[in-house]
Amino acid sequence: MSETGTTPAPSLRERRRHQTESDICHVALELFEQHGVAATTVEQIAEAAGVSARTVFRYFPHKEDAALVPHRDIEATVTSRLAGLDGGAPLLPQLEQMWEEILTGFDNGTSEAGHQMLRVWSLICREPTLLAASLRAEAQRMEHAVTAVRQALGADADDLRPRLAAESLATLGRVTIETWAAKRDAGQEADLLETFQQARDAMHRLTR
Amino acid sequence: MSETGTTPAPSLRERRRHQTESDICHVALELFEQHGVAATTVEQIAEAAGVSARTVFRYFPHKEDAALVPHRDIEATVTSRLAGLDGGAPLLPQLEQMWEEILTGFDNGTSEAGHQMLRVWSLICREPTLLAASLRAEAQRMEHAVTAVRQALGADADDLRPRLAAESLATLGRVTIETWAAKRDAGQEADLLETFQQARDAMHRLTR
DNA sequence: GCTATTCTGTCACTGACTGACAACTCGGCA
DNA sequence: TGCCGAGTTGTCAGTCAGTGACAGAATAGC
Repeated sequence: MSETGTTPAPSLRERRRHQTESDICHVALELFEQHGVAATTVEQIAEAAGVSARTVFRYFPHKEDAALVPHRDIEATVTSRLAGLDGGAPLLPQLEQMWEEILTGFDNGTSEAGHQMLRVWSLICREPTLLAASLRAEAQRMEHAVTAVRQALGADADDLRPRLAAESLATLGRVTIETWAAKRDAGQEADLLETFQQARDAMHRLTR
Repeated sequence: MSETGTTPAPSLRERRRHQTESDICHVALELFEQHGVAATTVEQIAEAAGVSARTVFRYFPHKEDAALVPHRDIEATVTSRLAGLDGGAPLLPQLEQMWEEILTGFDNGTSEAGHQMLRVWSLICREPTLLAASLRAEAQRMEHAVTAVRQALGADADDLRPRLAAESLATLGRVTIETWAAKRDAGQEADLLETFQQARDAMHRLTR
């Protein structure tokens, strides 16, 4: 995570901050699941998290964002991976490999991160406002991703490949997780990695 | 446009409704361009359009949607085209062809529809809230598109291809128009069809 | 003409989100 | 240890998007 490799001993402030954010995220997701996004007020989230409503908005620009922390955490992983892309090798396989590793970390919903992601996406499938919020957040992060891919490729600003690659892969990941979450939510069997491979192969088959 | 070929004589009510919607859309775009989306209130849009604020919300669920009518109009075209897909032939070329025809209709920003689209996208490039709104609207329409493609293909609900195809093509179109609008906005030369072909070829090159 | 339907404006209301300010807490330094 | 600058928080007042209810006006069909 850090550039030096050694974590530089988080200060008390940083720990408090992280704890508060985690608290808000946790209660927000809980309340959204119980009562729906629209029926949950920021006031309720704040009270449950033991902070003021103003503080919630200091951590998250929109109330929906409070439930989307797992998405933001993926972003950190993606960013670090993108920096290590090999500009000489084919791009797509590398990005697909990146996704496969990220999804492997979810352990089909068993790991902590995977379980969170499953909860959030089950919610997104039922709540259009959450889907909208996640797309908005994704669009913001996309700029960073495109820049990273462009640099790795040594491409100029006119080259459309970095953007198309980043957007396509984001779509692939989104469709994968969404499909997986929807099936699991409906009580069906679904393996995350398998779903990803199906999606990836379907994408390949389309372009031939 | 119509299924029968003869337009079924719009009633006075329909004409009024269409006129009101058009008025709101027009003044909203104008005001957004002049003062920005955030600085434009629904009250101002309503006053400029000669209606009440309540009426604006009756036509558009969110104020940003008032500027996105061109997007919704594309939807109508896309829907009718999707119904005519040939399930036996390769899917992607047909969808690419569809886009090419739609973009041809824009006449590189010269036609009325093309000019409107250019204005809206220039705005979207500058206004993150508008981008968010357009993505939200696109996500809603996506469901219809996926269903249409699935039926044309005769695929079942488990087949990921309809969704991936629809999403990929939407991305392709979005990147194309966005790139084109951004360049034109920056005073550079840019041909819409040429941009599309570049994007399409870049996409093909990625997947090899 | 009359009536049912649709459209609109007005009003009252909730709740997301923002800016300003004061109080408090933490980190570093003498 | 005490002090100071920076970061964090709560409170308060305010703007404005968006919604539901209701009454009145306009239109469609007869």
